[in-house]
Amino acid sequence: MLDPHLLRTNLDFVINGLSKRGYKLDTEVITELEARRKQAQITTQELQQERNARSKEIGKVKAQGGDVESLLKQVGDLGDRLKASEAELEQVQEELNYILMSTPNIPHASVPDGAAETDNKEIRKWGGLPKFDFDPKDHVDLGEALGLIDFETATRITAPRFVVMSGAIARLHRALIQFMLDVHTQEHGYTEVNVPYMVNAESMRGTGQLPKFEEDLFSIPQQGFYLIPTAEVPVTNLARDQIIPSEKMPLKYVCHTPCFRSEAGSYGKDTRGMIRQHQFEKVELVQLVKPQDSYQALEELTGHAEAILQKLELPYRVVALCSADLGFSSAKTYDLEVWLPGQQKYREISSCSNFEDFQARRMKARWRNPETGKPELLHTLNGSGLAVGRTLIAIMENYQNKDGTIRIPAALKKYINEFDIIK
RNA sequence: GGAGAGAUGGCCGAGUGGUCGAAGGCGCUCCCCUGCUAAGGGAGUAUACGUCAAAAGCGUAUCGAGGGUUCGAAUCCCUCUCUCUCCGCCA
Repeated sequence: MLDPHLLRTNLDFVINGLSKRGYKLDTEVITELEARRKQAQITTQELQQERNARSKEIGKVKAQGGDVESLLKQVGDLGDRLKASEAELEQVQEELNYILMSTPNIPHASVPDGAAETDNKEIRKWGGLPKFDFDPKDHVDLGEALGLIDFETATRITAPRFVVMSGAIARLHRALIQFMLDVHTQEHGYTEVNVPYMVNAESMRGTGQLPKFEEDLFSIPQQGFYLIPTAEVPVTNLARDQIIPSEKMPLKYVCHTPCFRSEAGSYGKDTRGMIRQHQFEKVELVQLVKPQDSYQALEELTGHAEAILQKLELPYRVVALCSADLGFSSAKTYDLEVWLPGQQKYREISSCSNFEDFQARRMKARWRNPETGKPELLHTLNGSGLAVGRTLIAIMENYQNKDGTIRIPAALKKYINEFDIIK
């Protein structure tokens, strides 16, 4: 959520920032609502003040044994007027709040301007592309030939966009999770957490999935729960309504969870293979930091995700998302894209973002600033470290042999040691 | 699932309709006193919002949450959430 104060005092800045995303703020409606809010709030508070004063007076007179009849008469219709005024205020605030909760974050000054995905800016490249003396297959052909990846069965059990993995592939998938968690906890200083995979609506509002993106979520209406689309939701919400002592900052969490996405609006996109699934697994990095540290933290967090690709010796590039491609809550995002020989393309495998105080304001996540002694909004960041399924297919495609077998990256030997090769 | 008890400020804890944002204690901060790492005295010590260019000030709200009764609610009524104890059930 944007700072309501900023809207009141520096509307032009907000309009400008949002226009970089191609988002047009309805200033007329906001200005009108804001005027109504101000009037309603002043009126309400004045009426409340009067009520309080009169009631006190009645109390005093009664305590002295006086007659309060005439005083009671004077109060008259105060109650009704107050109720009406309170109702108006509540309604205006609800409308304003909905607009505010549905307005995206303002891009950071360092975000490249752009109108579409194609304006994203490549920051750096790592690793040489693998050379094959044969036509490299994609992970679907490889996995089905091995008999270890089965989309048809998953469709029979559930629906398209699900998968059944078995044997060595299922094991490689699990090994990747262990490997990533170990690297982030042992080398990058993250604390491993295990969290609920279903959350309530309040948590979804906190990180920004609600109220605007309900159609992207799987929900359990009976209990009012939602399946998490990413561990970002439960892990960031660990700080919801909390005041973190300054000496505990920064908080760095790593968390493995399944992720559930309805993929509404992506019909026909990536229908082949495991690229885009309704259910996939991810190891997520989340940081809660002091505001002054958040851009430094974004670089570090991105580096932590990159470290996994480097250890696995998978070629990738880092891309700064342009203003138009930025996610709703993000102020700045780096995507990590891994090379997939089966597609001859770089594909997203991690997305690392700084949300500044956008999420923190929604969820009242604060820290106590020792300089002021006051609770202040903290900054939240997260990034995939990494998407497990996409890492799996990157290994399959980059480490494939001519005969359809797959080598295991050296970094994984410790986790999957009886396999040097998948056949 | 059944029965009961409870939820007050950083912590403990008083307060059952009136001048209560809330006694008292602890903790913390500052000052004074004290020649010795003790004791004593004093002051201060929540959050959000509004008004204001801003600060001060003033105002409003907040005693688990929401609703109600009332001129007036921490206090009465209703609903919900959570915690604890006992019983049942189950992993």
